[in-house]
Amino acid sequence: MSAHPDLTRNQALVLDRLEKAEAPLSAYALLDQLREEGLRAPLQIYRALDKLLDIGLAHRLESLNAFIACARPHCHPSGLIAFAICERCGQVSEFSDDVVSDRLADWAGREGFVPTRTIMEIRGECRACAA
Amino acid sequence: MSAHPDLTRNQALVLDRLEKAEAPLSAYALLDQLREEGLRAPLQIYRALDKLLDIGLAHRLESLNAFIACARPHCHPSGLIAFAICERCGQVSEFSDDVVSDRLADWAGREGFVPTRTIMEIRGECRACAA
DNA sequence: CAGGGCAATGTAATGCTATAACATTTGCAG
DNA sequence: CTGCAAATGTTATAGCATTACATTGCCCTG
Repeated sequence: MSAHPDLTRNQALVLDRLEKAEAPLSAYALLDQLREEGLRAPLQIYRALDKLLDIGLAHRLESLNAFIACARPHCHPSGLIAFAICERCGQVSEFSDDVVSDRLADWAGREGFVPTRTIMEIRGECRACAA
Repeated sequence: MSAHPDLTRNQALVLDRLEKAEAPLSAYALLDQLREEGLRAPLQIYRALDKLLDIGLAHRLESLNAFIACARPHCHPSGLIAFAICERCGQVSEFSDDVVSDRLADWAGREGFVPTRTIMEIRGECRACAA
């Protein structure tokens, strides 16, 4: 089902759907897709998602209340990830930028703010859709 | 009630509560506070919030599903605003950084992505709470 | 001053997102 | 085998947001 053998059945089912999706999926959209697999309750989805987020195989898009599979599940040491979300086609691009991370870290340092998690989401239109 | 004479009653009530709050307020928290002023339905709050967001007097924190008054309502030409959210005391600091904006604009330019709105939220602990 | 147009308002109902609480099962290390 | 930790299953509930429709107030124009 997926190249991640440590996952439980529910986790693998959820990840599989996220990987096959062309746009972010909400927890309830996942649930609808997975009813035929026997899943019945939102909590089953949320628990699987929590785990996938923990281990970096999925991301949550805060401005969409939706989830995607990590674009590069094998090299996810990086700190800050930014998401560019096309509001027309739903496609999401992941990228990171050390200059941005450094700049934010500098600001935090000066303020004495201790960051635990940074959200960065750019909404707009991708090249194809903007054309 | 507030130094923004163009606002309607509902808008002014909502802004007033946001300005007096020490932490972000959800739409329903606002509604609870404003029942004594005669407001009864979530939509009354959401409509006022929409307007306040439009004209830049309030901000929405996506990762919290909550709202704050703009920290500097008089100089809000700036592009990108970042929020540092203390998860312990709820305090939110607003700041912006041209280097970060430029960097994101560069990335967008290279990708052909046309941004309409950028969300940037840093969760963590403020200086006082981290001590 | 009448009437048209527009933004804001009021109200009810509904839909989507997320978690609490509790019982049970599974997998694995000792 | 036993006992613990993690995952699961289920029901109910809490929290966030919007749709639809009727009404009101106000400004502008004729």
